[in-house]
Order: sequence, then structure tokens, then C-alpha cells
Amino acid sequence: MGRTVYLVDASTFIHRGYHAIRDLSTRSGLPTNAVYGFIATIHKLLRERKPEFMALAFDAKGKNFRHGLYPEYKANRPPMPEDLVVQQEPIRRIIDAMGLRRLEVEGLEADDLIASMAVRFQDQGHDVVIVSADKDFFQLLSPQVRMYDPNPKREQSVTEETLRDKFGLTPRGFLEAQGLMGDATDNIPGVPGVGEKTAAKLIGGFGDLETLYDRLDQVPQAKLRDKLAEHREAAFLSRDLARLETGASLGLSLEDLAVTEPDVEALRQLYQELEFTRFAAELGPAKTVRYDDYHLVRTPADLDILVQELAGAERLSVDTETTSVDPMRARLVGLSLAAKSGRAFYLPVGHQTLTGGQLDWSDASIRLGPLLESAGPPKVGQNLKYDYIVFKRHGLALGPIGDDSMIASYLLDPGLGGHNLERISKTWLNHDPITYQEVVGDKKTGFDQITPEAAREYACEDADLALRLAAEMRPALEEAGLLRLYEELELPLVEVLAEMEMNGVRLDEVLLGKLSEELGDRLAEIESRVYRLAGREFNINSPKQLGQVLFEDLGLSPGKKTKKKSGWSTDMEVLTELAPVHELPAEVLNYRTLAKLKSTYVEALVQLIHPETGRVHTSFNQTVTATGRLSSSEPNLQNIPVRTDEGRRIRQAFIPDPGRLILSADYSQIELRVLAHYSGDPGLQAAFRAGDDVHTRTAAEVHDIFPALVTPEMRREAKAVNFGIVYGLQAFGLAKQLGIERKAAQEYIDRYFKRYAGVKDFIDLTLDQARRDGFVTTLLGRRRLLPELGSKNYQVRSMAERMAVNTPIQGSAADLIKLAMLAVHRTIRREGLDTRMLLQVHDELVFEVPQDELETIKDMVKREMEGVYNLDVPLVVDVNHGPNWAEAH
DNA sequence: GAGCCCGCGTAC
DNA sequence: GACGTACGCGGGCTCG
Repeated sequence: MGRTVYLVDASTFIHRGYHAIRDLSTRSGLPTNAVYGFIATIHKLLRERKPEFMALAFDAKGKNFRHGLYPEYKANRPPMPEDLVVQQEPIRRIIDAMGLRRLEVEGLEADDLIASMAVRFQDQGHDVVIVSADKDFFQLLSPQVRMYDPNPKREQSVTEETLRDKFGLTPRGFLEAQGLMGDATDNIPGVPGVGEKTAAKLIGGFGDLETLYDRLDQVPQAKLRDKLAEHREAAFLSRDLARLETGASLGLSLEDLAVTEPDVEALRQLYQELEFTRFAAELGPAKTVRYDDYHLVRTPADLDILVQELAGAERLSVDTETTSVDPMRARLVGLSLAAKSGRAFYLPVGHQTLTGGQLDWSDASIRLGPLLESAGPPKVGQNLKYDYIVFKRHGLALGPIGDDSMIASYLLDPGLGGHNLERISKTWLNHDPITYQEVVGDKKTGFDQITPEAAREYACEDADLALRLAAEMRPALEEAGLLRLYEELELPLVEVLAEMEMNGVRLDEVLLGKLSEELGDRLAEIESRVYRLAGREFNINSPKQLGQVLFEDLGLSPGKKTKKKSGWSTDMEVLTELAPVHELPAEVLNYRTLAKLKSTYVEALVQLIHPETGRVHTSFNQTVTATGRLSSSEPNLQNIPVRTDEGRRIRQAFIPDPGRLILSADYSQIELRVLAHYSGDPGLQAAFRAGDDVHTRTAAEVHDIFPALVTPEMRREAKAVNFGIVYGLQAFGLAKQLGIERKAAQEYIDRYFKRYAGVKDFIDLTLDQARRDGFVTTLLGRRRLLPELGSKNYQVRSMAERMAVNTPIQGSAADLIKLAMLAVHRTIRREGLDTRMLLQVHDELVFEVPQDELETIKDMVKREMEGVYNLDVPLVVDVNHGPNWAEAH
């Protein structure tokens, strides 16, 4: 019985993908546009046609019989571009993993492979579909052989009839016509001046080249006749070149072309390497974990047996299930434990929906105490800060912390953007965990609404995975020299951050209430003035509507487009420009300032006051920034206004409990000191050793004058340059910031680097090393991977270079203050002090100090922070205190 | 109505 | 394009 065989001309679709998709590459810079386009086409073909038999023909390297006939064959083809060459290998690997037959034969082009197979299978009574758009295949068309192009924008199907309708030629005739036409892309000459139309007409009339030349005198046009006569040889040669080889013996039977099952895991691996997340997802979840050794523990007797089994464990993985993602509001629903890969236990304690029994937490927590508290094995988990807080609020002091898979993943690649269990399990274990959605269904359903049975696999898996992940990642940390940073800084910091979050900050609700009211009044006043000036009402908060009012209604001249150029920018820079021209922009600037304070700070903060503690409890995120800094969220307490009087009023609402004071300790110029240390620059180091004002000193150096002669304006410029250096400043940016000519900015920068040659050398050396290693490091060996340093795209590469310069500085400063937090925390503990650490704002620590500890803490904090690490320049800490954060700063 | 992106603005 | 690291607001769009 006749079957259908699909023969794919791979190079057609590889080239089409290469040209149709621009700028697709992996994060590390491997181009993937052709791979992506080609694989998308093959997917489409498989999906739409579901072929049973199929082969993909590739061009073999080197020469073939056509070069023997005609040395100039394809001589006009430039060599394959490098960014396409490197995509050949991945394409072939994917085809193999897909379970498809790939054909590549030395001395034969893909066309000849396809032609030989087409004829062979046709002769065996099968139908053949040639998947290509190349007209060279027209000569093969027959009742059993047709062509197909999966691209919907093209003519999808070509048959013998199509050929007849379009050219009036038979397939055989088309080959004859090709002899006359030639083919410019393959450098096949043909007869000059004869194109598709003329060739079709001639062959349509005479049938073939032999007949045409036998009866050349019957061609009516004298000129054409002469051309044909002159290029007779070329015509016959061109036909020979266009004729596909159909007799190649490939020794393939139909069965050899059977489409087999894909190697899903190999494919997934390839797709992940190429960062084709969509294709990887289409393969469905990878399940490499078994669920058959996961158990429910729901009686005190079983719990005691379990505690006994786990007591001697080297490490114990722990995970909590709760009612909230906010650990300060979460109620414990259950916990899972694992000490051996693949074996885990779920202990329900707070399910509302039950089909059987569950443990009583007040009883269970006593039985678990010896295991989970500091006497037990080191604890492993994913984001243990969360579990630590939940347990602490439920009367249990989890410890000691032995591994946190989230932090391990972060240290290995802090630029990853997300270190959740799902993601790192995929990366490290090639496993897709059960999702929260799959377990509870509706996202609004609390975990306590499902049964322990329904929770078992999900909860056990989380503990099991954290255990497996820690085991996988430890060697990687060791390899990268990150183990000390992990064990001696980041893991101990977990507990410190947890305590800070639980401490929370007290807010003066009355003051915030007054502020909100006042801001509301003032906003209303501005609003009415804005409407009057605009001549109509509109939403001032909408940049889009504001743009219409300014640039259409009022006809002011727009400054610049927005980033995504979807409209005209109305940001501070533009409005400030417009302020002298019209009253409205100035009003809007004022409005924006106040609206920001009201919505982002006053109102949001009040909203987040905890009902039980009466304080706000931020989250300090340890695995978010690319440089090693912490971040703060819900609320973000690291961007509370401070620069304007208006903004500082918010800080006045940050107050201590009665009998206490707010104390703030901040590092003076920590980033520039790190720069001075790294660069070894004598001038910069001298400034810090002498205790000079570094910006004044920079101005004096650059202008070559005495420091006493530095004007405030000169100091301001120098300050901008000093900060800019840390960020990878360029002349354009400095010019914009200082409002000077670009040329003047460039001269300033040149003079700076001449004076501070050590800084220049540091930047160059850092970049050299970063390019060599592919990453940069901080004082404590923290890494940031920067594959984009090798990018061919100037913009991408430049960005990476600025990151390479900034990260060691910013990241080292982060290392130092984290070390200081540990030191201060330990001293507070050791000395049994009652002072609470509340906040960290990158170079500042904020404490809530009992009156009678003030002097002790002042001295201690300054001493610990300044002495935390021995740089080549001194670290200086300024300490202040007051009745609120504004006055302590 | 939820979820997301955009434009904007706050901090260091 | 052009100076690094974050978070979060309101508007406005998409999607179910």
C-alpha cells in the first residue's frame, strides 16, 4: 500500500529563518535565529501533517559533480556567515533528538538526495511530498510527487498542474527551460537575455533543447536567434547543472525514514541551552522525582517514630505550608521534613478541611523541638528566612541554618532574575515540581482549605527538592570559591534579616494621617489651577493625557519621546525645561511631588501597618539584586524620601517605642573608599587618609588649585564626576547632568583620569579580567556573570562593561555592610542588649535603642562597622540619634 | 477583575 | 544610546 513520504530541503528553511528573524541569541551571545526559525518550521510541519515517514536533507560540505562539469558553479556565493556556521551543529542535534532521519552525503547536494529518494519511493508506489520552495524541484513533479511549503504566506502546494497552469510546461519541460534561463543565485549562466517567460515560450513550442537547436531557424526573432546560437553550449551545460541526480543509491528503505519517538529529555536539554523556553515548555513537564516514599504523619505515635528516625540525620530539610506568602501574617498549616533524598514526611497541623486526623501543634511542637531547634541537625530549605519567621511566631526557634537552596542559586548566578524552587529544580535537577495551582486549584483558596492527603505530595516534594538541590549546589559553590561567602556571610545573615523583619518599624499614624490630609488639600488646590491653565479637566496622573494637554492643546514644544517611543515624555527634565514658558508644567511638577509622597509613601505605609504589632514589617530580599545588595519590599523602606524637606516629613513618622531612640549609622563615602582601596590610587587614598572632603579634594586636583579656592559649583561638578566614575560615566551623561557641553565634559573626564591614573588603570584591568573570566568579583569573592561582555552589539556590550566596573564597587560595599550587620547582631546578642536592628539602606543601619543603651550602642556600632574589614583606606561611620528617623539621619 | 507593561520618581 | 542598583505608584492595555 502506498504511503506518503516527506522529504525536507533543510537548507531552504535554515536560510529563511536566518534572514527572517534578526537579533535572536542566547544570553551568552550564541546566535539562534536560524535554529529557531528552522525548528519552528519543522514543528509546524509535524503538527499539521503528522508525517509517518520523513527525511531532512542537508548540503554536504565540499564539491560535487556540478563543480566537475562547471568550475564556476556557485562561485558567486559568499562563504556562509560565521553567525550561521555556528548554528549548524545545534540544528543537527535537535533533528536527531526529534527522532527524525537526517541525510548528508558527501559529493551530493541536498537537492540530489531528495531527487534520488523521490524517484525511488515514487517507483515503489508511494506518494512523495518535497518540502521546499526551490524551483529546481519542479522537474520531479508527477502525479505522485508534489511540493509543499509550511509557510502560510507562500504558495503552499505546488503540483504538476500548478506548473502547467503557470508556465504551460511539463516538469521535464521546466528543466529544459532552466537550461535557457540559467540561475543567477547558483551562477548557472543559461542564455543571456532569456528569462522565465521567453524560456517557457520556447520550450512550450519546441519541447526540448535538442529540438529547439535543430530548428533554430524557426525562431522568429532574429536577435533572440543569434543569442541562442551564440550560447548554445551554455544552454546545454546549464541544463546539465540544473538536472538533479536521481540515481544516487542511498540504500534506504521506507522503514528507514519512519518518524520515531523524540528523545524528550535530550530535546529539553537542547532547548534549554538555546533558551527556547516556549519549545521546552511544549515538551511538557519533566518529572525526575518519584513520589512513592512521601508519607503523611498524623498521630503523636507516628511523630515520635519519625523524630527518632530523623534525630541522627546529617542535615534536615524543612518546609512550612501556611495561609499566606507574608510570613508575618501566615498561620501554620503543616510542615514537611526530609533527611534522605526521595523520602519525605508531611505533618498536617492546621488544615480546615479534613478526612482523617492531624497533629495538634502545641503538642507536636514540643516533640519536634529537639529536632528543629538548635540542638538538632543543620536545617536545609528553600528561603529559610520565611520558615524561620513562621516558626518563631509559632513558638519554635528554627536552627541552625545549614543550607538554603535559594541563596546558593543566587550566589552561583545573581543575575538570573528569580530563584524560586520551580526554576532552580528545572535547572539543577531537570525536574518540574508540582505547582501550587495544581494542588489548590483556585489561587484564592488557602492552603488550609485542602486535605492533608491532597497536600502530601506537594509539601513533601518541596522539602525533598531543597535537600537534593543543596547537595547538588554545594560542590558548585566550592568550585566557584563561593563557599565561605555562603557559609560565613549569607547563611548567618538569614537569621539577622528575619529578626529585623520581625522587629518591624513603628510609625506615627497620627502624623501620617495629618500629612495625608494636608497633601490631599494641597493636591486639590493644584489640581484646580492645572485645570484652569489647561482650559479643561483631565487626569494629571496620566502621562498620556498630560502629554496631550501640553503638546496638543497648549502647543508647547515637546522635548523627547518616551523610552518605548509610544508618546511624548513628560518627565521632570522636560517639565523643568517648559517651566519658564508656561505656568502649567511648574504646577504639574509640584503636583507630581506631592502625589508621589501621598500615594507611594503616606498611604501605602499606613496600609501596611500590622494589625497585631502596630508596626510595618518590610521584607529584606537576599536574592534579588545582581550586585549583592539587599532589596526591600512591601513596603520598600530603602527609598523613603530624604533629599527634600517635603520628603523628610515622611521620615519624621518613623519613630521608636516609648523610652527608646532611633539611631542611624551610615558609612561615609563607602563606594569611593572601596574604589580607593581597589585602585590603589595615591591621590584618592590620600584624601581619605587625611580625612579630607573627597569632592572638594577632587575639584582641587582637577583644577590644580588649593582646596580652599574650590567654589561650591566646582565641588558640585566634582561630586557628579566622582559618582559617575562608579557608574561607568561617559561624557554625554556628565554633560547632561551638569548642563555643560559634551566637549567640556569630556575634557573634565580626561583631566580626572590624568590626575587619578590609578582609577583609570583599575577600570581597564577590571574590564580585561572580566572579559577573560566572563565574570567580576567583589572583596569577598561574590560573583556576577557577564556573558554580554562578548556581545557583538555595541549597546549590549557597553552596558555589560559599565556593570563590570560598577559591580565590584557596589557589591563590595554590600559585602562590607553585611559583614557589619553580622558583627553588630552578634555583639548585641553576646552582650544581652535590648537594642533592635531595624533597617539596612545600603550604607546605613537603623536601630531602635533603649535610652540607657544609647552610649554603649553608639560606640559599639561605630567600632564594629568601621572595623569590619581592613581596607587600604579607613572606613568612617557617622552615628546620629533622635526621636525619629529624620532627626537621627 | 486580574495581571501585566509603561512612564515616572524615590532611594543609595 | 549615552550612569550603576533597586521598588512601586497610577494609567491603561490585554485577556478571560
